[in-house]
Amino acid sequence: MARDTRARMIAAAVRSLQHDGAEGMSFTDVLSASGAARGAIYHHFPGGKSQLVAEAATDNGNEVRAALAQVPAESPAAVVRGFLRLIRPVVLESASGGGCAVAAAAMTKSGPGHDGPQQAAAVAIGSWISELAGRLTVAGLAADEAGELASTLITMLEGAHVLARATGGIECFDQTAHALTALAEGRYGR
Amino acid sequence: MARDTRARMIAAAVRSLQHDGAEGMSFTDVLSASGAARGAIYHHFPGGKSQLVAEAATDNGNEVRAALAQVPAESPAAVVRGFLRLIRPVVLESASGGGCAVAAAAMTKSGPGHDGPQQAAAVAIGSWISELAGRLTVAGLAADEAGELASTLITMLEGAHVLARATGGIECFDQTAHALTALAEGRYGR
DNA sequence: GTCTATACAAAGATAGAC
DNA sequence: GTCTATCTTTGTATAGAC
Repeated sequence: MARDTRARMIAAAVRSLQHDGAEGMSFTDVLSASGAARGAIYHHFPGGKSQLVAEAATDNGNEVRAALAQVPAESPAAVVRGFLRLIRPVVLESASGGGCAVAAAAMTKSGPGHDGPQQAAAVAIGSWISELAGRLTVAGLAADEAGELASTLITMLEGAHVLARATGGIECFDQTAHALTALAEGRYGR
Repeated sequence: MARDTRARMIAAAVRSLQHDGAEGMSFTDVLSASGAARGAIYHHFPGGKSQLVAEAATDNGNEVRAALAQVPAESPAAVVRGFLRLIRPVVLESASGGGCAVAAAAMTKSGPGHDGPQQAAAVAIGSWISELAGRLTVAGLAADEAGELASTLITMLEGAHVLARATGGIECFDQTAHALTALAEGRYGR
């Protein structure tokens, strides 16, 4: 049950991170959600909260990256459309209290010995951009164009989370999605 | 000194919100940064932390809106370029520990009697989009096109804050800015 | 209106039995 | 490896003198 407990704690931390943010997440929440005992935290995560947040961000980051690897790559515009279709339900959850665990880790208070969360977030986001850029090159784009478009899409994803959370709706996402689809189709064809 | 103290507390709250997020912000920080006394918090903000966060978000939101009202509107593409030039230094601050106070308010834990911060954030963001859409209509765009482009720009602004904070750099912003400039110029001319 | 002092709760972090 | 119990710090919130 060792790895199970650890995995459940990380999963609970991801949910707590999405809903409450890094500073809003408490061990009390994580423990009651995962069913673990209080002392288990420091057994599995000697680095304390920083380590738990960092590992949760890494874990969630890998999950998202794996999903991104699946978007169809027949054309650059198809990658954009596939990406938007993939993330729409995720952004929708942000409209009702959800959020992005990696973004929450990025917003952590930084301090000496506590830079794990930011670094984990940086790695995760970098991996998303790489993955998406890779799909775009498969679709035929040159490396610099692929990088630029991939950065744009991930930037828009994170912004959409914020706006959805703030406004309680997903209208802004749909408008932005429409604009970016037009951008890709206009530049590279359908 | 009454309004001065209040104003200094709000200003300190904005900075604290940017740097530490809503849950990471503490009265201790705000008080020491503003030079106010402990009891002054509940004298000026009977609603406690929720009220302070909400007012800080509103205040910062109005400031940003006023800045947006100044972007030149000779053409839609000029609005986009002016917007990007305006926000670049702000995003740059996010790369080294800064952030968006309104976004921080939007990420607050929501609960009964504590929905002030989210509402303030929603109003602020809505006002930014309106203001920007207004500039775009002045520049000649139809209402629906202006709204879509304005939403896209604000979405990318908030996303850029997140990526800058996470990666510690502003490369992603510059790439996204380039892509959006191309979008506007391609659709509506220079 | 502003200050000092303090109550009360919740957080993170440890110790040690099992 | 897992649990219970507890320490210490920090945070929000209040009371009351000036």
